[in-house]
Amino acid sequence: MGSFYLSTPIYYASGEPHLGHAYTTILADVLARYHRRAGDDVLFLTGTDDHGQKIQEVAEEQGLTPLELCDRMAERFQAAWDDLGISNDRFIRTTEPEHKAVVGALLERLYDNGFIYESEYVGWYSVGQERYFTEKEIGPDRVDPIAGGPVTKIREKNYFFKMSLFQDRLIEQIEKNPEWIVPATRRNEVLGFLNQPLEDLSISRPRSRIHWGIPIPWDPDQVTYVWVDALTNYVTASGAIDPEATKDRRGFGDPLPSRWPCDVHLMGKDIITTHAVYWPTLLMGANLALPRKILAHGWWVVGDTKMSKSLGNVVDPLALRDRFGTDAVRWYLMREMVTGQDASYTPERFLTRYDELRNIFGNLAHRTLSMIKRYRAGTVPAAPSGGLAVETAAAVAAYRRALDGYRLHEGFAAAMDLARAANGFVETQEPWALAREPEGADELDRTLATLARTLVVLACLFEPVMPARAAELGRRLGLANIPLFEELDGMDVSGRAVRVGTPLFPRVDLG
RNA sequence: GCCGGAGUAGCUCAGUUGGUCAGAGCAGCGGAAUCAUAAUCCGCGUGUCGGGGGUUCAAGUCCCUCCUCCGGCACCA
Repeated sequence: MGSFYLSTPIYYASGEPHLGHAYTTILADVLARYHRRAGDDVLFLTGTDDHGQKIQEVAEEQGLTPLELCDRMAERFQAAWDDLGISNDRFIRTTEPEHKAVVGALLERLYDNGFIYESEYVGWYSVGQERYFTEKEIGPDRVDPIAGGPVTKIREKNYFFKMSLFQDRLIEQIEKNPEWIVPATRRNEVLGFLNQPLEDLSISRPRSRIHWGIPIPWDPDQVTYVWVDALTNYVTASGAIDPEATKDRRGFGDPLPSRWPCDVHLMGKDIITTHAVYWPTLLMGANLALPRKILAHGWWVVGDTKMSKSLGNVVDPLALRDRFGTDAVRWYLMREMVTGQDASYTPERFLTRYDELRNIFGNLAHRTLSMIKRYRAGTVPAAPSGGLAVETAAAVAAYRRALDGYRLHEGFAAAMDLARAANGFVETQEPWALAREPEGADELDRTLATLARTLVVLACLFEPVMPARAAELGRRLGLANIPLFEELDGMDVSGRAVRVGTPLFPRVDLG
C-alpha cells in the first residue's frame, strides 16, 4: 500500500466558487479516489486563502471583519465541494493558528539561512484603488484597469527573498526531470521564463497599508505577502514542520515524519509560475524537498474566448447538475477535456457525452440487470464469468496506465470502450435466444455471470469520476462496497441478488 | 518583438522511434435484433493529413519556407 498526497490551490476567499475552482477540485477528487481504489493511503488537500488586501477591502464593503468574510466564504466553498461530491481529507485555511505558525517558522528559516533582505519595492500604485497594479494590468497607457485613473511609480519598504540565487538549481531540476512539470507545453514555458534572469521575490508589505496578513516574525510592521503565506499551506498540511520546536528541530532540512513531499500539486495554468518557480525556490531556501509533480491544467473556453463574467459569456456546465446530476457533469468535465489542455464547452458536446453515458453504460447496466431478473429471478448465476476476460484485462490495464500518467480522458475512454465491448457481447450471445432453448441454459448462465462481473469492473473504473452512480450500481449488484483494483481478479459475483431499479442516467427531456 | 504549440473525414479529435497510419467517436445512410432508457449491434468515409519545396527506396510522421490560429513572456488565487 502506497501513499499519495495531492493538493489543489487554496482558493482566494474574496469571491464565489466557480467552474475554474470546480474543475481543479474535481480533477483532484478523481485522482484521489483513483488512488484510494488502488489501495493508496491518500491525503487530498484543498482549502481557502484567507489573507490579503482584496479580502480586507471586500470585508469592509460588506461591513464584516475580514475573518467573518472568510468564515462565510470558506463555508461556501465547502458547501460547493459537498455538492460536487468532493472527498477532500483536509480543508485548510491560512487563518488557522497552525498555518500561521508554520509560515512564521518558514520565514525564520529563510531569514536564518540568509535568503531574506530588506529593500524597496517599486511598483505602479493607484491612489484611487489603493493598490499596486502589474505592468500587464495597467497596459501601455499606464492607467488603473478598474477605474481608468492614474497610476504612479512609488517605493515602499519590503522584504525580499533571494529567489535569483536558485535559478540554476531550478533549471537543472526541470531539465533533469522531464515529467516534473506537466504537460510539456507548460514545462517549456517555465524554462522559457527562466531564460531571463530571475529577480528576487517581494514577500512582505507594510502593515500600515495591509493589516490583514501574517506578521513577519522579526518585524511586526510588515506582513507576509501572498506567496509565502499561501503556498506554504502545502507544507503545513503535510505535518513536516513543528513550529513549536526549537529552531534546529522544526523539520527543515530534516523533515519530521510527515506526508511531505507532496506527490502532485494541481492548478490552473494561470498560476504555473508561482507553483513551478516561486514555490520550489522557497522550498530550496528552506531546505525542504520539492513536490514530486506539478500539473497545470487548461481552461474551459466558450467558443474561442476565455470564460469570463465581464464578457457575459458564462455558460456554466455546473448549472447542468440540476437536470443531469452531479456525476454526469463530472463525467463531462473529465471526459471532454484532454487533461492539461484547454477545452471548449458547448451544450451540444455535453449532450453527446451524456448520451454516451446513458446509452452505452447506463443501458448496459439496465439491460443486464433486467435480464438477470427476467431469466434468473434476479440472482447472478453461479457460472464461469470469464467471457470478456481479454477485453476486461486490456481495459483495466489501459485505464490504469492512463490515470497513472494523468491522462484521465484516455482512461475513462478505455472504461467506456469496455462497456461498448460488453454491449457487443450481449448482441453476440443473444441471451434472449438462449433463454428460449433448454440446452442454452448453461451458456445463458455464463453470459449473465460475465455481464454481471463486467458491471462490477465498470463500477470500479467509473467510481473515481462518478462516485454516486457507481455506488448505486454497486448496491444494485448486491455489493457492500465497490472493489479495489487488486480485488477485481478474484471477484466472484455468483449468487448475488440484484435489483433493476430506475435507469442510472435517465433520459432528460429538454425544453 | 521574443519563445513555444497547433492546423488530419461535416463536428471533436487519435495517430510512439518515418514503411497496412489514412483512423476513432459523434452526426448521416443502410441493415440486424428485441434483453434494455426508441436504448443496442453490424456495414458504409474518393479526407490534397494547412500551402510550397526538400531528404529518403519510403513522410501527417524528418528538414526548410510561407499562411492561419493559439499560448507564454513574473509578484494577479
